[in-house]
Amino acid sequence: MSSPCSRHPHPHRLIQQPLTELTEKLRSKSRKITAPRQAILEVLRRHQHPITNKEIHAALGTADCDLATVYRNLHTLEDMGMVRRFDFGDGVARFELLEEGDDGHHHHLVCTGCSAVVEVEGCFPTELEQALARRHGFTRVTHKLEFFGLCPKCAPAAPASA
Amino acid sequence: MSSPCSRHPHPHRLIQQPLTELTEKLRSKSRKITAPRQAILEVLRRHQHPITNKEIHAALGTADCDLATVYRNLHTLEDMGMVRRFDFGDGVARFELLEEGDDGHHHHLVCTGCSAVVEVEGCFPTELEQALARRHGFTRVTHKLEFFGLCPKCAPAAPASA
DNA sequence: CCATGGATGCAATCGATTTGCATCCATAAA
DNA sequence: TTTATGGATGCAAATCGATTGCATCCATGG
Repeated sequence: MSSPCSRHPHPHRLIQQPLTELTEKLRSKSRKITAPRQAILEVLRRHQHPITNKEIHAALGTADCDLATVYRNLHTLEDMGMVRRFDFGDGVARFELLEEGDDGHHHHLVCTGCSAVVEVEGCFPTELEQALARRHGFTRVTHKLEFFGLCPKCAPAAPASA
Repeated sequence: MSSPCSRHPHPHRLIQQPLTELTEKLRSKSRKITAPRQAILEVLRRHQHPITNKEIHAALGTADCDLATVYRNLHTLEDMGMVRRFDFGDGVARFELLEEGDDGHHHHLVCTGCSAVVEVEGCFPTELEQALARRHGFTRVTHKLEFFGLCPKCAPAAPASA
């Protein structure tokens, strides 16, 4: 649940954007500022790692709303560029709130044991991506990259191939 | 449906393993050599890019079998290390038949327009993966990486940001 | 040829996500 | 402030990929 690493720079995930600033962004795109929407944004603001629709729904507490509303709002927020969708390969979408101006492109290191998540700094294959694009004549190339492994806590007692 | 690139080396995907060799592998692990299983292997052998369960099922032709059987067999083949599962992020699993001794770890460049697939040679982030593992104390680290973009055929008429 | 356990067909089920629809309400206009 | 209006929500049904229970079948070893 908590990140095994806490002393390396992960500027991404320190969302300190006040809620008002977020709702203002909604207003500017003529989206209504509803209770569910504010509550969802609050939940996203409090989480520094990607969370699922269900987790968001569960975290709403008092400001409960329908699960379908959570789904719909995350689509809206994604379309508005306020959150970014991540895919950890388990068939469940996860979202992170984006800082103003950040496109949110980054990667994660996920523990296959306890699901602990480490935000990974830097985007490695960018240059290679360019080369790849050029070689095959592709344009607008991006990539999805996530790392998986066992965190220290979940490391097996007798390390087989550590 | 066809790869936009055909003159660069993609040794991976030239499965010339005869069917008998494949079924032999089944036999060696005391799996029964059934008609559906052979037909599925034949389909996989004929495809050089990852295909979905549904696509495999559709390609069976005469040797038709239940879709559930396709799903079950791909799990079996995956467990046996004969196929590798890929995730293009669209919520549908895709599989590639593996060459003997190959763990199948590689990546793809997928056209978001027509779904054309290019097999990508080499595995870029391996070294960084090591560093990442070390830095965070993770063990047994792997990664999933896929590239997405627009192939030449699907390139927009007026390239906005080519 | 027989026995047996894996494999298959079929239908039901599941989990994530989407959608139709009636109602509601945030917001702009009067 | 009142109004009307279209977006937002709740609820339930529907989708979709994938899985599973169960009875039957058949590939394989003896």
